[in-house]
Amino acid sequence: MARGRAGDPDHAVELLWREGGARPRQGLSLDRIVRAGVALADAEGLAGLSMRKVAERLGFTTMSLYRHVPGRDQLIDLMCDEVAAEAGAAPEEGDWRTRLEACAREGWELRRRHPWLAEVRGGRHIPGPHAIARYERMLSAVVDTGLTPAEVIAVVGLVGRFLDSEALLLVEAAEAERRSGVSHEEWWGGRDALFERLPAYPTITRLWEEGGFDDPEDPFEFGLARLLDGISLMIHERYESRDETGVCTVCGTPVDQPASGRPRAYCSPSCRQRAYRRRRSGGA
Amino acid sequence: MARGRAGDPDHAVELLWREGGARPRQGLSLDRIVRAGVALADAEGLAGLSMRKVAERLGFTTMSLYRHVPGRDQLIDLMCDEVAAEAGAAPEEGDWRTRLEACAREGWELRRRHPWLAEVRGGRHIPGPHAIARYERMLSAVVDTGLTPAEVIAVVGLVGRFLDSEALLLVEAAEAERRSGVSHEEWWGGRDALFERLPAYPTITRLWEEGGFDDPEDPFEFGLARLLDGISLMIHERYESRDETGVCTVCGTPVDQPASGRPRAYCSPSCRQRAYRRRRSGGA
DNA sequence: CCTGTCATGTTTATGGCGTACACAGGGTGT
DNA sequence: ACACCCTGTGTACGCCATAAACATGACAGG
Repeated sequence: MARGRAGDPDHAVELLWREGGARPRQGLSLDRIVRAGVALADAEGLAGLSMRKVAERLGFTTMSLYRHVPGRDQLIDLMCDEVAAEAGAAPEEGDWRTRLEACAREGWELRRRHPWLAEVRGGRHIPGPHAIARYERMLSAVVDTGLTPAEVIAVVGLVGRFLDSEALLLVEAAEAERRSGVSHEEWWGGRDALFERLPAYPTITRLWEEGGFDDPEDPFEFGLARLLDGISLMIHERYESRDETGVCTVCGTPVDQPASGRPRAYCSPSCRQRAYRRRRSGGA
Repeated sequence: MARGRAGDPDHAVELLWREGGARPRQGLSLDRIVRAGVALADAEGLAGLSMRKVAERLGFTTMSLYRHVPGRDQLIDLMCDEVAAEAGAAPEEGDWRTRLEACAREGWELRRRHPWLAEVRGGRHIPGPHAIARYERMLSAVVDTGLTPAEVIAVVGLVGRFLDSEALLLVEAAEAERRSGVSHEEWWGGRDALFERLPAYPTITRLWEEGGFDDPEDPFEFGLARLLDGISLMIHERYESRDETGVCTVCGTPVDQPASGRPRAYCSPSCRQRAYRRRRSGGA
């Protein structure tokens, strides 16, 4: 059935987008294999996912799997879509930021439940119907913001990769703990040989002494806020450059435009002054 | 020399931070191995980096390497620091955004030259002196912006992971091309079986028809701009919130604000002077 | 000069991995 | 009754990291 198709991506598409016409045979089946794979990867990480162990878990020989799945990579694709189905539907209403943030949190929750998701690498993973549905939801959140189509796609890609990036951070720490039995903090705390060299670096030392490493920001929450802020700024800039009746960049209220003369960018002199100071103090 | 030390992180620290006292023997040496490793990974990616191939490239047996390097992981650590040395020194002056952006572009350039850098995973890689120097430079770029120490660290971490994330995107595409001989576009273009299913998704279809997928935004430039904007906003919010009843950045005591005029940033002339000197002395 | 020590490189072996290939048995269509 | 195919099995190959024992040559001390 799947034999000899290892290098055939179109067959992989068929499997991913297969109709639900599953045969409830009692032997092996694609779904049983995929589920076993998910369970294994949940427990041991993606590196611990081997065809041998999946087969063992099901009580079959290794090679029997290849009757149903072309190979390990395709199994991973199938697993990804399997768990993508778990994601609850994010709300379809509200402003773009609420919706995009909801999608991000949904994706974060998914990666918390299945940490191996973030470990999946390789640029040629074919998306299944559930993954595409998630993508569609994210795109639809920002599609009506006045951004160009390419920008919409870039925004969603950026947020998606941010999720993977931050999730990977946690997975790697957890995986190292699992393998070594030593906790993250404990292990780094024991690296005195390294810390001895650090006083030569003034900023690191200063931040260390000020306790910056003691209670760090939550990387996900922190990054998500910065990212959404950055996107928000772009959307507002688009909005401003687009038409006369804009919104004050400083306070967000609409700006009344004069009948003639240079268009106003700020709603009031105090906002103008504030924006000036902002520019002045070195930044955007 | 390195034998039996595979599980000893402190020994890895010694290797990374070794003094330059290299013996110019004619046989194997740590530096030759590291350089061969870099060359191999440059050519074949991190997955193509095997102890066998490194040894072969040098004309020795596989196990001979273990006399100098504890194991593959530590070799990778050493390689990372080796190439981190290539990074040119970013400017130590200018506003935070210019400096942080320069660091980011420097890191991007590094990953362009050595794509495998982005593939290095695992939370317990010990930084060498060059990597730490880069970290120090990034931290010093944003340390005097009024952010809390934890925020400064979070900002630098966020930008660093962004770099890896975007670099990985390119590496994976390149790696897939190298292995299959089929270009990214060609391969995805051939996935008609997938595209047939997409018309069911309205937003994807709309963006497709509007050409959003035809000439995409540069993910690095796009993401970097959003990220810096987001960080910028936070920095300005900090500055503004300080207007009402702020806190002196230097000594931490509350600042009495004048009824009118430019808001004060420091509680006293002496603190202002101290901050000035601090800025002056190169970010530290 | 002999000899013990140490740094260095080699050989062999273990256990893991993905998967190609030839084969076996049982159910189904003709 | 027969052929065929679907499914599962057994064996085997080539790759990987690395542990352990062994060989060699330089060099220091007696």
